[in-house]
Amino acid sequence: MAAQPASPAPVQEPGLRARKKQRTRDALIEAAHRLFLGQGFARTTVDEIAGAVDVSQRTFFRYFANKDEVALAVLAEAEDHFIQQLRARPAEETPFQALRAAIVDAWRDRGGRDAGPSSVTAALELIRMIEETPTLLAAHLRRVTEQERVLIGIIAEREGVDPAEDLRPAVLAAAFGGVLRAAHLSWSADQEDTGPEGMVALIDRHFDQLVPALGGHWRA
Amino acid sequence: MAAQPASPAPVQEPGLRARKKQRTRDALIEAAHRLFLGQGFARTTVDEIAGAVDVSQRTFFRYFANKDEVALAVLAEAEDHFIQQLRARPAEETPFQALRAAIVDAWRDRGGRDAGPSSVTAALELIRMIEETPTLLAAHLRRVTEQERVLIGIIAEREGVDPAEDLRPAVLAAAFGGVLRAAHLSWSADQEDTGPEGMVALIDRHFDQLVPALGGHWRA
DNA sequence: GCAGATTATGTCAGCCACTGACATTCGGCA
DNA sequence: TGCCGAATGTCAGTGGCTGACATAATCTGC
Repeated sequence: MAAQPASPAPVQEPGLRARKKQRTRDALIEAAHRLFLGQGFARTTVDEIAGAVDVSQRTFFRYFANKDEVALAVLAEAEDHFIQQLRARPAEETPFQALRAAIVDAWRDRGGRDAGPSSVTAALELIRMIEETPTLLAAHLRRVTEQERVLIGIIAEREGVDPAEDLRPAVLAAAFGGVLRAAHLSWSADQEDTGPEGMVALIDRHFDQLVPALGGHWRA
Repeated sequence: MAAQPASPAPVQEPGLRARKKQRTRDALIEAAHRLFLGQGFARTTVDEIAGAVDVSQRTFFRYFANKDEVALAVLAEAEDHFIQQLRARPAEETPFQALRAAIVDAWRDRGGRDAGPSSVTAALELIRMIEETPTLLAAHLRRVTEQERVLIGIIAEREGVDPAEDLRPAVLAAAFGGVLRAAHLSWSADQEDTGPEGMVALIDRHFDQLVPALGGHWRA
């Protein structure tokens, strides 16, 4: 929002065009987010969003392929962040441990920012909205499965196996993704808003149950 | 398609109205399926489907909430069948064993029918189409997660636990769903068409890798 | 600074998925 | 046969999304 006092670019300044583009994109996301949360996803038209940022509808669609995408854009950042965390995990950890630690760290880390569309609270609001908006949920799930493909590659590389031969990376990624979503679901079904720490706790509790869930009988 | 010779209904005959409705529904599914596979999902309009069955577009939308739904209708039957199989599993099996056996049986069982939209081959073609059609994949994934909710209830009841307290049913259902989809994905990525037995084998191989994938390091 | 190549944006026309409202027709049933 | 309710058709309209073309804004080499 606030522009720095103009200073000659030292190296690699993005250039006016690029900066302007980024600003428009951010503004669209921000406006969309506000409108969606205020009046609901379905009751918000693309024209409204574009109008709020003072661009044409056509321009909106040059930034986002569809209405879903602008709603999920914030989560895309979060996913990138998770991927970064994962790559940073030490090699001594088992693949499962690394995934688990990376997702927890990713949530904790984002606690830093406190406002704007990319803050944790906004992300949490978003997750709740997604869970109760069928079309968004569908789009989100598709994105998640695409991320899982990336995950498979990272895990396979990390462990030095060939994902075309060895099914473990794919299976692990799938199970991981499933359990993670179960945690999201629990969180969004919960009445009270427990914030990021609540989410982290919930994620931990879910993963703790994975091995017990697969093994033997459960009856006391 | 072929109508039985008219005979006076003994008891509980569905009635002409109901039969007609069912026929229209089946015809719509069949026509949609044929058109989708022939010319692609996106390039088929609802008007075309409705036209092929000689009903109005409006009528189409009274049978199916949207274009996705008619494509996925066949899978819905398959899912119901899986649920039946699961309920029939003996109590001695662990929850995970029961799920695994139920899905394998469900696929085997459908081998009986050999043509029409609800045949196995049709279902397999459908899965491939879904995987390569983003909007269909999204809709499918949403359906699957809804099924997972049902699954949670069944497993919890079976094991006599409270799914609100005990996370194991939710976690198991999520992991199961994830791995199953990984198998679907493998199958649809595969070049050669191995038929239902190939799918069953693939599902087995994936589940076999679940416990190894979660445990320790993989490096030799 | 300036011309010319790029690139972002606006405008417009149009397709298609989907919906509400109302009229009509058809099957079920007394 | 005549009535009721369910199924269907028609029509008009909204909104997501796209292609084509024109215009305006940046960038680039000079």
